[in-house]
Amino acid sequence: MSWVYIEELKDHIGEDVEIRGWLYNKRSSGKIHFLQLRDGTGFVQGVLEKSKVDEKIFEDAKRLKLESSIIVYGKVREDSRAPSGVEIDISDFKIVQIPVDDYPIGKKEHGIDFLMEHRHLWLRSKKQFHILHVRHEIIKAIREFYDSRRFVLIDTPIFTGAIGESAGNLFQVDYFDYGKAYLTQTGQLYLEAACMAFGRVYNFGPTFRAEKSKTRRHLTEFWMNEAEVAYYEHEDNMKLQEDLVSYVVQKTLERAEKHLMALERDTSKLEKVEPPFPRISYDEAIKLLQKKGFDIKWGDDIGGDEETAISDEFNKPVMVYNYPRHIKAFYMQPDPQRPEVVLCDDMLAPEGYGEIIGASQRIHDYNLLIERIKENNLPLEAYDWYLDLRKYGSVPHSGFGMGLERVVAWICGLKHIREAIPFARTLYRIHP
RNA sequence: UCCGGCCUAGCUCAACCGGUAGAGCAUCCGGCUGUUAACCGGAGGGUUGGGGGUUCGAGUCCCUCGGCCGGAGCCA
Repeated sequence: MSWVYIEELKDHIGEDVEIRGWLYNKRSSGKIHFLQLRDGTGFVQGVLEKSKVDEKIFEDAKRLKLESSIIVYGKVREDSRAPSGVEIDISDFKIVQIPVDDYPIGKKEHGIDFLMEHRHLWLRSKKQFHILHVRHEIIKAIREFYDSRRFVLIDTPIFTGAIGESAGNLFQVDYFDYGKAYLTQTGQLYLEAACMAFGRVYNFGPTFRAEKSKTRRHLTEFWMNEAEVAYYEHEDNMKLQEDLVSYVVQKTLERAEKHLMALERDTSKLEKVEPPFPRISYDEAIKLLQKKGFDIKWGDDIGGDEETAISDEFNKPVMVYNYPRHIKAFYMQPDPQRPEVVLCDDMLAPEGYGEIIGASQRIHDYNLLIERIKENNLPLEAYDWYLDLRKYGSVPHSGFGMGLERVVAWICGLKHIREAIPFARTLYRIHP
C-alpha cells in the first residue's frame, strides 16, 4: 500500500492507499464512523463500517479525539456526496498519537483573541489552509513576473543604520560596539544602489514599522516587494505596477481557484483586474472627495476613509498620482511642470482594501537631493552612500513597494490583514 | 498617543430597573448504518478579569489596575 497525499486521491480511484494525517472532525452512529481527515494538502472523509472491519478496529475508532494523528489504510472511491468527489473506505488505521488534552479549537465559532492566542493550532483550520495557499500562489506569481522580465533579485538588509524615510517608526536593536541599529522599514535606498548596478532589480522580504497603528490594514512586521529600475520614469513605473498587479491577480485566479471558491470570494471582481488601470491625479481626487462631502482641501493627505471613497468609484485598482511635495518623502522627483507636486503614485485596491502600492520617480540630481535632505532636517552624514549614487553616473530611476499582506487580504476578501500572514505581529501581539 | 467598546462555564454568548447565574458547543455516559458545524437522551462543569467602594443585597452602579477588540493619525 502506498502513501498518497489527499490532493492526489483522484488519480488513485479504486486503489488501496495509505494516508498520513490528522483527524479534524468525527461523526458517528452506532455502526458507522465518518472520519474527517486532513494531511496538509486537502481534506477527505473516511468511512469506517462496523460490518466490514474487525470489531477491534471499529472500537479503536471510538477512542479517537479531534486532531489525533493517524495513518489510515483504505480504498479510494468516487462519491458524488463528498465535496471533494472522493472518499476512503477505511479498512484499517494506525494511531500515531492521541492528543493528551482536548483540542482547544472547537467546531463552533471563536473570538479573535482566542484564535490569535492559538494561532499555532488555528493554522490547521480550513479557512487558514485556503488563505495561506493563496498567499503561496501570490508569492510565486510575484517572483515569476520579475523573472520573466529579467529583473535581478537583490536581497536588501534587515539590519540598517538610521536610514530610511523617517526615524519615528523604526524598531531599535543593540548592535555590538556600533550602538543602535534598526530593523528595515524599506529596502528602497539599497535597491536604488542596486539598480545602478543591475538595471532592473527587486526585493522581497520582511519589513518592520513601529507605527502605533491599530487598524485592519496594519502589521508591525509585514512582507514587502519592492522594485527599482534605472532609466524608468514616472509613466514607465506606473505601467510596471499595473502589469505586476494584473499578472499576480490573473495567475492566482488560475492556480488557486478552488481556494478562492472555498473562501467564498467573488472572483468575478478579480477577473476585471487587467490593464489599463484608471488613473486620477491628486488634484482630481481632492475635487472628487469634496464633491462627495469630505472636509478636505488641496494639500491635505488622503486618509483611509477617503481612499475607500475614491476606490469605490472604480471596479479595478486605481492609481492616484502626483501628490503635493510637502506630504511625501524627501527623495521624490518634483514634476518639472509643477514643482509643488512630485512624480509619485499610490495604487488603491478596490472594495475598500486601501493602498497596496506606494511609488515614485526618485530625485537623480545631486544638488536637489542635498537640498531636500536639509529641508527635511535629515542628517546629511547618514546619506553619504546614497548621495554617492548621484555623484557617479546618476540617471532617472523609479520604483515602488507593494505590501504583500494587503494584496493577500484583497485577493482573498479578508476583513483583516492578520489572517493574511502565518504569524501576525501587531501592536499588542507577539505571541505565539 | 488619542477616542470608543468588551471581559460571565474549556469555547461562543444570555441574564429586564441592582433581587437565588443560564443556553448552545466541547467533555463524560447511553442511543442511532450516510453523517456534512450530524442528530437524540442524561450527567458533571462558575471566586462573573484583579483589587477597592456604594448598598440590606452587585455579573449589573462608582473608582482603579490589567487584558483584548474597533477606529483615528501614519503607512504598504
